[in-house]
Amino acid sequence: MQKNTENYIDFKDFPKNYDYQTVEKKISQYWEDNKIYKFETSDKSRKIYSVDTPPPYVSSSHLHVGHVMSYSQAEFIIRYKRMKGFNVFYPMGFDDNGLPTERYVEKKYKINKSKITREDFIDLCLKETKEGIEIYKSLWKSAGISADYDLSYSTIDERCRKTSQKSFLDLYNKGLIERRNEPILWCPQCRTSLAQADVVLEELTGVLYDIEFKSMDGKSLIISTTRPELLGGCVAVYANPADDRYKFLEGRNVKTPLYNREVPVRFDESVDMGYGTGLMMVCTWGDVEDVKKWKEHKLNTAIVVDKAGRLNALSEKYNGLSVKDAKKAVVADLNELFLIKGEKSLMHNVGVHDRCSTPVEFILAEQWFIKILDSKDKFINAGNQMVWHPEFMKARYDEWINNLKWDWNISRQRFYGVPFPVWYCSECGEIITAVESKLPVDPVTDLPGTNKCPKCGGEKLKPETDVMDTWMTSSMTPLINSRWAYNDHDSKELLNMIYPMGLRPQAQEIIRTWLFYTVVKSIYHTENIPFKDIMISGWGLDKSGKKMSKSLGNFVAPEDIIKKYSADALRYWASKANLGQDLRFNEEDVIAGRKLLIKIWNATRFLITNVSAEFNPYEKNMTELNLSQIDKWVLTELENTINICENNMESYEYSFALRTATDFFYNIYCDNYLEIIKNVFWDEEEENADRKKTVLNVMYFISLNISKIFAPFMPFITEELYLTFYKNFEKGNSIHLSNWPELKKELIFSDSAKISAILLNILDASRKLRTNLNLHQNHKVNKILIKSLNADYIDIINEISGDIRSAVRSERLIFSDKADFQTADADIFISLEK
RNA sequence: GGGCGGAUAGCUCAGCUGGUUAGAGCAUCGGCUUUACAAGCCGGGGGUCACAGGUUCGAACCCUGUUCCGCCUACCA
Repeated sequence: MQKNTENYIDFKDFPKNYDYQTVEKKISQYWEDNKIYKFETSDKSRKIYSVDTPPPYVSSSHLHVGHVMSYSQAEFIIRYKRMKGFNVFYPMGFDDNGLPTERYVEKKYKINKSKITREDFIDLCLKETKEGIEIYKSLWKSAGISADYDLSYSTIDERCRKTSQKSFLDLYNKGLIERRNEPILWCPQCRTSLAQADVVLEELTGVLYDIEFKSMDGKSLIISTTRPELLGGCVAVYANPADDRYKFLEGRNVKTPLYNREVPVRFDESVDMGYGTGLMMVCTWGDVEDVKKWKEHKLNTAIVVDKAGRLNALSEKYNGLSVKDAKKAVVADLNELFLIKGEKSLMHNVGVHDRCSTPVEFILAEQWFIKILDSKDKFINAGNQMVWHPEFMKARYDEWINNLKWDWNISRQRFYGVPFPVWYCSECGEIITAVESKLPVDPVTDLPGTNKCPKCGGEKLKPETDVMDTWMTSSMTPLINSRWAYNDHDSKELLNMIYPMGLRPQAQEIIRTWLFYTVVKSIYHTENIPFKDIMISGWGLDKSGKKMSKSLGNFVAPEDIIKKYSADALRYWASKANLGQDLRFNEEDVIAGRKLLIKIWNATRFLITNVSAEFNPYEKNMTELNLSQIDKWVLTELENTINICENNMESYEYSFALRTATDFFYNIYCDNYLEIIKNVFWDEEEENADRKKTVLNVMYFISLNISKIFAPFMPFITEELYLTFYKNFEKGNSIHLSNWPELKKELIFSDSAKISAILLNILDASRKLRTNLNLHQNHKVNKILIKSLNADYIDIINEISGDIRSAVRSERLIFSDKADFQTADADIFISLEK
C-alpha cells in the first residue's frame, strides 16, 4: 500500500494529547480548501438530498448555543445522508431584510424611521447586514456546519429580490394578490401594518370599566369595556337578540357619555348575555370583533386612532393624546361625572407586535393581500403530505391554519425590504406592474416599461413606496435555492433536481410564519409541496430551564464554549436532546463530550502506536482471520450497533444513535474488548505474532467504523484521525465523503452473546475480587479457579480459556471446587490465586 | 377555554409495542498509577418512577382523574 507522504506521520510519534484548538482550525481550513461539502451540479449518478436551511436573522440578536444546537441537530442528519451517498445540496442563507433588521438598526443607532432619510436608513441596514453575515459565517464554520458556502444567499441580494418580485407578479397574474382598502393590523411603534402572524397574544392585566350610557329618554345603560379611550369612535351598542332586558331598545339610539353622540342599538347573537350587563359597545376599531360587526352590519366608520397611536380630532379634547394617556384622561373625566359605575381588574389577552411588544391597533389603509383564507384546505392537505419529525409538531401547523382570520397582508410601510414592482397612475389609479425580465426593480428609482397609463393615458405614474413583508422573501427559500425566478436552462435543470427539497429543518416558533408561508408559496407557484421531511428542533434553555435570550442575560456564547471545549464537544451536547425537545445547557454535558473526544483519541492512538509499517488491514477479509470468541463478540456487537444507529438516523433519531454508539464504544470496545486483548501487545514472543495481527485487524475495523458513526456528530476529531491515519489505507479525501458502515451479516455470530456472557461474568467477578483484595487490575495472578454448576458451561469455558486468562490476567485456569466467589451467573464461581 | 409536550437517583436525562432486581453520565464514597487514556481505570452507595384510582398473572410504560412546569392556540367586550 502506498503511503500518503503528505499526511503520513510516524505512527509511534502520534501525539499523546488531542489539541482540539489547533486541529479544528486546521480541519476547517482543509474542508474549505478542498471543497469537501461542494454540491456537484453535474453529478447525475448520485441521488440528491437538498436542504432548505433556515436563514437566521443576521442582525436581530447574537447567536447563542441554542442556535448551534438546532443547526447541529439538522446537520447530524445531513452529514449522515452525505455518507449514505447522497449528493447533498446544503446552502447557507442569511435573512437580513425587513423589520427585524430595521429594529436592530434603530436600537443600535438610537434612531427611528421618521428621523432619517430612506437612503441613509437603507445604507445603515446594508452595512449591519454585511457585518452580520461575516460574523455568522465564521461561527457556522467554526461549529462545523457543513454547508456549501458557495451556495450562500442573503435575502436582500439581487436573486432574492428578483424571486420575491416574481412571486408577486405571478400571484398578481393568478388573481391571488389583491389591493384592498380595509381595516388592518397596525403597529403604532413601528408605524407599519402587520399580518396576523406578526401579532402574538400577551396576557396583560387590564381594567374593565362599567360605563354609563343613556337611552334617549334618559335611562341608564351600563356597558363594560376595557377601552374607554375609544368612546369617541363608538358607532353602535350591541345586545343579544334573546336578551329581554334590552328588547325595548330595538330600533332606537342611545347616547354615548362625554360626547353625547347618538349611536344605534343593534343585536347580534355573538353578544354574551352573561358578560357584564349584556351590553357591548362597538368602535371602529378596538378589536377583531369590532371589525367583524363593522363589516357585517355596515356600521359607520369613526376612526379615532391615527398611525402614531394617537387619538385624532374626532376625540375632541383628547386629540393628540396617545392611547395610553387618553385612557387615563377619559377615565378621570368619566369619574368626575360619576359615569363609571364599577371597575374591576382582569387578565385579558392583548395582541401585540412580536418584534416590539407594542399593542396593535386597527387602521384603515390600502394594502396588498395574498388570499389565503380561501385555500385553507389546500394548505392542510399539503401538511399531510409532508413527514413531520416529531409528528406532534404538525398539530401546531393545522391549528394555525384553522384559526386564520385574515388574508396575508404583505405591505409594510417601511424602508428596508424588497420593494413592490408596482406603480400607480396618478390620474385613474390604475396599477402598473413591472415587466418580468426587468426584475428586480425599485419603483422609486426605476421606471416601468411604459411612460403612460395603459388605461387612461395619464403620464404621471407614482411608485409604490411600501416594501414587502420580510416573510414574502423568506417564504421563497426553496424557490430561491432552486433558481425558480430564472428561465435559463441550468436554472430549470436545478429546479428539477432539488425541488421539492428533501429536508426543512427549523425551530418551532416559526411554524406559523416561515413554514406556513413557504407552503402557501409553493402550492400557489408550483402546486407542489416545498419539501418532503420537516425537522422541528426544540429550544436551548439555560441551566434553570428558561429560554435563552440576550435580554434575559442567560445567554451562553457558542464562541466561548467552542474555544474552551471544542466544537465537537458542543455538538455532543446538542445531540443529547431528541428532536423537538428543549435542552438545558449544562457545561457538564459539554465536558462529557470533551471526555468522549479524548477517549476516542486515546483508543485510536492505542491502535495507531501498535501498528507497524507493514500493517495492511485489507490483507485478509475479517472472516478469514482466526477470530477468537471475544473477537466474534465485539464484532457482533459492532454490527448490531451499526444496525441500530442506521435505523435511528433514518428516522431522524440522532440522539439514540449517538448514545448507542457511545455505549458500544465505552462499554464494549474500550472497557472490555481493549482491556481483554491489550496484554497481547505486552508479549514480544514470536508465537504471539499471529494473534497480534488478528487483534490489530479487529481493532482497525472497529475503530474505523465507529469513527464513521461518530463522524456526523464530531466531524473534526474524526476527520483528523482519518487524515492522519485511516487515509493511508482508505480511498477518499474525507471521512465525511466515505461510506457509512455497511452492515455485514457474516460478522454477526449468533452464539457470541451466550459465550461472551460467561466470559464477561467471570471478568466482572474478577474485577470485584481484585478490588476487594486491593489488587491492581493489571497485576498478573498465578491462577484463576472456576467452578461451574452448569455442565454445559464446562465446554464453553474450556473453549474460551485463552480469552478468559487474557481477560483476568491469569497464567493458568483451573476448574476447582474451591472457587467460592459467585458471579452474576449463579452457576459460576471463581477465585483468584496470586 | 381547547390542545400538545414534560414530571424517573442530589443534578441532566435514557428506559422501544407492559415482562426478572428501573439504567447512563455528572456529583458522592472506597480502591488502583511504569505497559492507550488521572481530562484515567475498577468497585460501592443512592430511586414510593408527580399524585390518586383502575385494567392485568404482572404497570415507570395502558386507561381515568388530579397537581405542577413549559409551549401552542383562543373575539367574552
